[in-house]
Amino acid sequence: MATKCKDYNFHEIEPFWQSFWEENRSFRAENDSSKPKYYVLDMFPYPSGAGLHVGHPEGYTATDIMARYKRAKGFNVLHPIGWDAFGLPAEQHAVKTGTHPAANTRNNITNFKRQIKAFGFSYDWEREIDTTDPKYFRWTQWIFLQLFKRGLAYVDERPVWWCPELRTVLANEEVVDGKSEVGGYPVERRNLRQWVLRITAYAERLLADLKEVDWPDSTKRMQEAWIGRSEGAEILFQLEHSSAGPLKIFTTRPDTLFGCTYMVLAPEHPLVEPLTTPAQKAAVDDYKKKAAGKSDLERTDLSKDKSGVFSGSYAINPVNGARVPIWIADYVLMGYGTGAIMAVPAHDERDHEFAVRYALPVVQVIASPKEPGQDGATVLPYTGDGQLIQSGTYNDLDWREAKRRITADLASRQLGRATVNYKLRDWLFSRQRYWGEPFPIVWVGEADYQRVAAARPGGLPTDPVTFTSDGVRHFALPVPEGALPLELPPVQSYLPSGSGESPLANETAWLEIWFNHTTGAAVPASQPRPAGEAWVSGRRETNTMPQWAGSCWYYLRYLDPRNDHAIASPEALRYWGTPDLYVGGAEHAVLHLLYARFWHKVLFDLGIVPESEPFRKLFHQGIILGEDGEKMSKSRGNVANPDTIIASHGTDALRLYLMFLGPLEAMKPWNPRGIEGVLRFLQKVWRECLTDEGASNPKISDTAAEPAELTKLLHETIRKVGDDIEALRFNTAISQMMIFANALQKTPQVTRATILAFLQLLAPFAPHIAEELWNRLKGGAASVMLAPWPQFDPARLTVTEVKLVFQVNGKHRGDQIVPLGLPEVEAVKIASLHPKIAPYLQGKILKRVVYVPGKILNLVVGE
RNA sequence: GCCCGGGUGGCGGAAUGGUAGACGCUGGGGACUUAAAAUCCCCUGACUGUAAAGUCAUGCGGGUUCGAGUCCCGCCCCGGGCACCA
Repeated sequence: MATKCKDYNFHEIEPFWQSFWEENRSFRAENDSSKPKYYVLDMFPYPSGAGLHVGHPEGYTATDIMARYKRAKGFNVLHPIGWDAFGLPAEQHAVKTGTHPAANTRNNITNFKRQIKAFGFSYDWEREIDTTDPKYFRWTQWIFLQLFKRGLAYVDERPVWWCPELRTVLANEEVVDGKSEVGGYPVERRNLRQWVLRITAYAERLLADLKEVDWPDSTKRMQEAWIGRSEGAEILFQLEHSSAGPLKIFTTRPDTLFGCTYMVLAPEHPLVEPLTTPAQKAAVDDYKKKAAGKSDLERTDLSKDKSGVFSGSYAINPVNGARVPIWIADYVLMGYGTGAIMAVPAHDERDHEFAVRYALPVVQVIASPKEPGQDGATVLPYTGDGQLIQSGTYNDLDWREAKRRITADLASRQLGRATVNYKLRDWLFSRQRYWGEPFPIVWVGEADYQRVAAARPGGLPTDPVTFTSDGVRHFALPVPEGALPLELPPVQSYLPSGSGESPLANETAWLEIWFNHTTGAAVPASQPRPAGEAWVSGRRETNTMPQWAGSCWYYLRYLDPRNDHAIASPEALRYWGTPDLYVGGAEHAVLHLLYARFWHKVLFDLGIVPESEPFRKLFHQGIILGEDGEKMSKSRGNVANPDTIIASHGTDALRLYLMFLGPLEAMKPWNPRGIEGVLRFLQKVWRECLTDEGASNPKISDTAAEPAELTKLLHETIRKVGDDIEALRFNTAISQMMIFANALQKTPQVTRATILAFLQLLAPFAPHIAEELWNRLKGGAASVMLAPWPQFDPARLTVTEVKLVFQVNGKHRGDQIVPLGLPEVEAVKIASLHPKIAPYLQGKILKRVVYVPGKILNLVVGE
């Protein structure tokens, strides 16, 4: 039941045990188990054509150690893997080669799977999932329909990022510095009809519930910043002449209302036109045109000067009746708040910069309690706290109090109210691409929609989702859940149309249909309308979903991956709950992790999942850099390939080294020579267990006279390795095992029990060699994984003697082994007689003694 | 600009406010060997010293403390995130 090799031949051992595990289905998670569950999850990979580099298995090794450790601790462990396989690269490849992206995806998955399997990770391969499998995306579409029915999905024509090169729109989050995150192509603004998910409806809960999760602080802070909650007030300013109605602005500083010296509208604000006076019209039109022509990169580039133009109109300050000029400037964004602000140049840096440029008045209304300039005046702009001045009846109030009072007073006059604003925008959810989940939506006319609505109460959103084009209003009708999945039709070309529609728009027979709204059946519109009430004329949605869709809920599908009736059975959802540990890169801090939380909360509200947060404990593995300390990339030629390393050093050595490099969360450079050290460690363990002939090392026996120090070290090692695994400190766990192996080597006799316990500790890290040695030393017994995790005996860890460090005036001057619990008087006596200490005390007065029993004795002396 | 994280030997890194540098790599010396590889032993932060030992040393400058890599204040550098959100 093991290999026959005499030396440590990982080429033989590793495949042997990998087949053994596969044949014995060793890593199968049981859905009906009486054991406690432990669910440990990796962020599933996008199977790219480039294959794995050593960065990928870093996190996977960490979770694998945890999974194997928890199994040994008696847990029923769910440790799954799958493929996030929709996405742009496969489609780009399809456009280039004309082959179906599914074919390319399949090849990439095969390659990834081969590479991942070579690591011997303890995945339950029977639960493998693939987001592009219709049996999987059926449920992605199903969840979308739940969002749709709840009014959380809608269609809107809005300015979106359009990437001409990729021929698609991108989400805000996919645009970095004016370029596409994928490929780095330039992007521009276009108005297009888009599906949008109402994530803002969950903004408050997404923010508040961050308090409940055990995540890295930096990630929580990033999500907080992304959601960007700010409290303030909406205030109505009457207009001097225009009947265009009051001007509504948002501010977080209602306390500075008396310092408002001008207003600003975003160039896209609907009141810009009515408020522009004839005299200013030419200048305003010119400015609007310029602003619209600017790329967002130019508009958001802080280094540029602020610009704007006067509208010619005035507003009235609701607190003092002051006449305030209304300007138009692109430093105010239409997408946030009301798209209009009151400008308080004395207390806002941006307003101040603008006021200086256009010579607008600056009125200070907050007195700074400190930091006056050289002439005693406050340096403006001043954005700190203080008391109100030049503010009528509000003078001398603390700004916080003034905020409340002014807001309340305006509210009582119907001129304002306290509000909360978020930076978070609704989630742009459609892509003009082929390789994604099709939307299960058919667009129909108003009359047909009304008929269906009457026939299917409850199956549609309260407010119909519509859009209008060429004066015709189109209504979104969902494909019945029973008709899912809606699969991708074969297409002639994978190239997007370039007009803002996906390649699906060219597939007339699929697109223009007679649609049976009760069964979901469809026949091409070119054919006669089938008989029956349920058939309506429709056009399918041509957009597809973004790659994020499939990864928003995959952790739930693993619980019950072959279920044809639900995303997972209620029993599985209840038993497994959510992952106990989720490990993945920090680059997903806002996107995937925010989207998935949103979907999860919707599913929670629907009563489908029992917990309100998907990932209670999250950990980011760091990045492994190339030898040169730079990010690994093909172009730099500094990519370390796992296949090569496994061939030369074996998987166990690679796994061990990946964990030994440094703290899991740290960014660390790959040093190809460092792996020699861990390989030597494994070879040493091998030699301590077996002779050159492959027989049990004669120093091992059941009745060996094992030194007490080694037994003690074993128990220390059991404790440290266990503690370190729990805390994901794998590097120090490995150090401790090395210390043990070094001691073992110096020990002439050792008990079989000690060796076996050590092999168990090693097993989660280097499972193949551990299995091999365990089997040989136990005489062909079952897998090491079936043995319960060793326990340390606290009694073995107690000591009777300790090394006491002597210090004189805080400096280390010597040490001595002393009995535990030595009284202070005795300690001082021993120290003063100590040959290294005595000279320092010569002729000095002992002024103070600091004694930490068992640790340190510090003698403070003076003249 | 704002918000995080980090700066420890030649290198990766270890250190509940209590012996800084565990463990590993690299380098040097030795043992074994006909020889080499492998293995084992010793040394490997800097400076002074024959040695014993001592001084300095955790990015820089201060501080708290009997005692600071660790806590506090002010800087410098590196990495990440956000970036006109009123």
